[in-house]
Amino acid sequence: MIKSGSSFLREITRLTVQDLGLLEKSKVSCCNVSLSQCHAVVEIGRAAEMSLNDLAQVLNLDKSTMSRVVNTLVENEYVDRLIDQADRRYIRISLTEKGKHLYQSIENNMNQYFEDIFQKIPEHKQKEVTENLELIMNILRNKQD
Amino acid sequence: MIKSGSSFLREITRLTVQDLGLLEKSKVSCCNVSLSQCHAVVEIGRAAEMSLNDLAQVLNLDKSTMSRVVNTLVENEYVDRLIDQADRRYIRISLTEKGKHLYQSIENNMNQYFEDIFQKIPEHKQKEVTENLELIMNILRNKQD
DNA sequence: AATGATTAGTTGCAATTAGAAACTGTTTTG
DNA sequence: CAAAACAGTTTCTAATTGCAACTAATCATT
Repeated sequence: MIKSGSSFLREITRLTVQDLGLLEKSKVSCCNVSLSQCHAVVEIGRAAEMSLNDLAQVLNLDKSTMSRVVNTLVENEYVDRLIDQADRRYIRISLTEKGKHLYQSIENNMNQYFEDIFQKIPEHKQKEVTENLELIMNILRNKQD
Repeated sequence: MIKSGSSFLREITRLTVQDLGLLEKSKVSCCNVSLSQCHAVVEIGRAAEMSLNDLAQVLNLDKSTMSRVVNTLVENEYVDRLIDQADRRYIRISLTEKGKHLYQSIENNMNQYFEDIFQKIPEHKQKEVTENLELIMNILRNKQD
């Protein structure tokens, strides 16, 4: 296998996904939420407020599945579901206080994970690495248009 | 939010995971294999041969679930399952020719995805980015001891 | 303004997928 | 040689999922 930058990028993704899978599973088991629910909470938290379709799209789930996941989250008081008064076909999904706490706790775990990695980069290289990572991030963002 | 290198790394992982989820779903639908089966094929292909427990561990699945996934893959002739003659409690899971083809096709998709990203990095920066990515990859690998 | 098409979300249904626990067969240990 | 440990399978049951049919709201066209 050619050891190119792209293969390193792939391996980085592979390893992080695997690590985060474990991390998420521990979160899931300690908070009595399923993995889908956990992902949903993160996405809602990031967007502050979103519709069901938005959520289904980012999570790659069928809208019926999404509807039920949200339903469970409402029942467990992690999210609020309100009808959009401007267009009453839509629902506005947002986190409750309880949901925000869960979100913050997940965020803290995630940030800690990535911060730990970053801190292992020799200090004199951190600036350069940051610039390069930003470059890659922007390429990825531009892909999604 | 502080725009540090760690947050870029996190965002890169986020975006790639999302893209690859879509990529995998298309693969899954065209090859009549489930997502778990798809992941299993990739891991078996990477390791060439592994036990059920090994596989369950990398994929974060229960061994009973893993057993069934492997079973389906054997039925669909993607993998061979042989009893290890040195210790007959173990099974040796490996790809059939058909499985290798599927694996190669998944690999090609993945490599293409990452290669496309990498090619968008200005040529004069590619060497530097590669070095930095390798650094991060090694940090991640050392985490898993 | 009426009605037909579109859109957002929910629900019924069937199939898949999951884990826990009990079980089988093998190897290791004392 | 018995018992503990281990790898994998099977049984049972619960959760998760997607598709299709449905409801309700809005938009578009006349």
